[in-house]
Amino acid sequence: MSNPTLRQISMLELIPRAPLKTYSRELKEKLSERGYEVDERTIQRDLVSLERVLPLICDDRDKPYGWSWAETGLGIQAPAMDPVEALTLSLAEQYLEPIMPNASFKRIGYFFKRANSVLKETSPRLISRWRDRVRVLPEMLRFKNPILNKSAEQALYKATFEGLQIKALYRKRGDNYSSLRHIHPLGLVMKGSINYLICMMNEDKENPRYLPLHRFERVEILDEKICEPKDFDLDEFTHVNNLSFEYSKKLYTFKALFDFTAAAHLMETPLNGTQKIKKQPDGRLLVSARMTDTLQFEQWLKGFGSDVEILAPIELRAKFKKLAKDLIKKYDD
Amino acid sequence: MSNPTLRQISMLELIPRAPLKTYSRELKEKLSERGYEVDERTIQRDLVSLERVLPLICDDRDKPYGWSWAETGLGIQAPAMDPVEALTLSLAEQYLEPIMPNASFKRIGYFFKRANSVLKETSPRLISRWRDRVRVLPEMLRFKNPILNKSAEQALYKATFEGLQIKALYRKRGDNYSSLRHIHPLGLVMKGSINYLICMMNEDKENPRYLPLHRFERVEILDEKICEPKDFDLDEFTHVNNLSFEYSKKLYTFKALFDFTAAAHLMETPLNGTQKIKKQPDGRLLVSARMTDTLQFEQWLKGFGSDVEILAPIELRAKFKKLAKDLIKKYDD
DNA sequence: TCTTGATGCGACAAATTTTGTCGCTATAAA
DNA sequence: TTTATAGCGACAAAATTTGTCGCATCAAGA
Repeated sequence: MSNPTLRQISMLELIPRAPLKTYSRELKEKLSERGYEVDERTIQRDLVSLERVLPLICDDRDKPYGWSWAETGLGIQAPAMDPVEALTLSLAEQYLEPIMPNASFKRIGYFFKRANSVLKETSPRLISRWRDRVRVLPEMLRFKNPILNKSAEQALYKATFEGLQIKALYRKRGDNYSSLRHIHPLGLVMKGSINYLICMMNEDKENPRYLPLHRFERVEILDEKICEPKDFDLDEFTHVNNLSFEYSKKLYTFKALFDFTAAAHLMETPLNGTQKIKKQPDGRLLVSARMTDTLQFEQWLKGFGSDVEILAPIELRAKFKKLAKDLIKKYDD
Repeated sequence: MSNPTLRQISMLELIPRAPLKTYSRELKEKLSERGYEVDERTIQRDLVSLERVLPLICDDRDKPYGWSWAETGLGIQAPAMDPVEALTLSLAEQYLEPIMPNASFKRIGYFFKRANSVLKETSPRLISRWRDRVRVLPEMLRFKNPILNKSAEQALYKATFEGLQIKALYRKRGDNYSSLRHIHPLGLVMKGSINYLICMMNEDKENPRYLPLHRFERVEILDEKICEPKDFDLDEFTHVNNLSFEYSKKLYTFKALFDFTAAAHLMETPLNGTQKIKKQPDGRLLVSARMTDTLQFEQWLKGFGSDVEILAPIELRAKFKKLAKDLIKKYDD
């Protein structure tokens, strides 16, 4: 275990990106954990010699000197990224950019930067072509993202991850003042453009709540661990509170007649595995499937307007009947 | 330029992941390009010594031996990924998994694997907690993905990227046979669960088409470059064919009264920068905004059912009036 | 079957690098 | 002023690296 190459590679893998830093002392210990027993002096020498050729930064304002990778440097990556991999990452970037929390997206920008630099190197002309030729389109209407307080956001992530209590300034919907709350974070749910903190409040230690992150104004992480309600189940909670619609328990057999052109895509992208389609003599499509009873599904159906006629379940048909009457009332000048 | 560490690191960065491979000869040349002039024998020795400690694979069935990184190995990554970065990547994974083409997602699985392994190392208990505590929920109804022919998919990507013509077996919607086509790929559009190839056909050299990838059965890349129509603009094409709704040109001033609870979220996630909201005496919300005239927007509005009353533009109001009448007709038993 | 060429690999010795140690210096805290 | 903590230059022994050469192996072709 005295190969200088391996030791130096391990060392480079232990150095963080600026503004974090590490010290020769720390490196010596961590390397010794990994089986490299060397003098601290050797590590110092290694660092200096690597600094000459790699984007390493030595903060020598204080002693001991602090070492880190330059924030903008690409670092080392092996195995080599092949062009198709790089292309795929560049595609992933396009998928993520509109839907991921902004602060998070920026944090992993390095990866996409590397992918793009690989593309630039291997095929400098083609990269711009790829950008010209590939589009990831939004599937649905996109709303403007709510404005998040970045430091609050990061603190909420951290507290959730580490299971620590927080004190936070929270502004209720509609209120234009905020109040101080003592909160036990239980989980995070990201849904569309809104992210929610699932948590317990000190005022009500029975019922978890969900609070949109953008209503937090300041967050202070406390040293105490959170108290969790017994048998808390995040999936059940999101279901009960209609945040999710994946884990619903109420199932029904859905049947409806769709206009052919409006629903033709269901033949290729079925609602789920149970879906069946029959073309009717009048050209319409009879679609049936076992579905969970969710708001989203109803909204989707309503979106078809008069291009769909619900047949079953009768409760749903009744809802549409009522909808027809309500609409007539609204637009009956 | 005779530092063995640097040379070996560079060499490791040049070795691809299995099943690709490289040869000592190739490595010698590429290293010499980078300023490391060494004997091929030295490279052989380096490879053998690194193989003992890194997940390198030597394919010695043929000569010259082929070297690659083990497909499952983690390789080298510097600078170190800090836990928050790793967490963010793990989050990105959750975002991407349901929406990205499956074959693509698998190709970049390594990155997420690495992130997860960093988490496991630095905080083995917390990683499972993170999985327990964070959910990325679908914003809307998710359909089943169409079944794609993986090799065809990859070939279409490649041909689009490199601007090469293809011959392909394509099955028209509704047909149960496929036919051979000569195609000039112009671009790719991913929208929801369906990805489209934008292309010219040899039969019709005037009008580009868009073909869903899942209808391709076999793809053969030809050696000839594609012919592009003059002034082809992917964004314009997607707009004209109603694939996109971002670049629409028809703008109108939209006005409607929403039920308070149904549309309260618009106060925090506005439609766009031009949106204005006024609370009415009857509790409803008067929402107005400059909007582009798109199908998606109409569908979204219809999804509100009778919780919205369109005021302007009058053409849209008329549409809803007609919708009301059509619905009455449908459900008038 | 015999060449021929390409490649891998062991051996060797010279050149170079690496490494632990020690002592000096600079700096900041006590 | 003292003391403790780093950093750093120097040094020499130890270890590694490296180019070179020659031999072995293997497959393709004559």
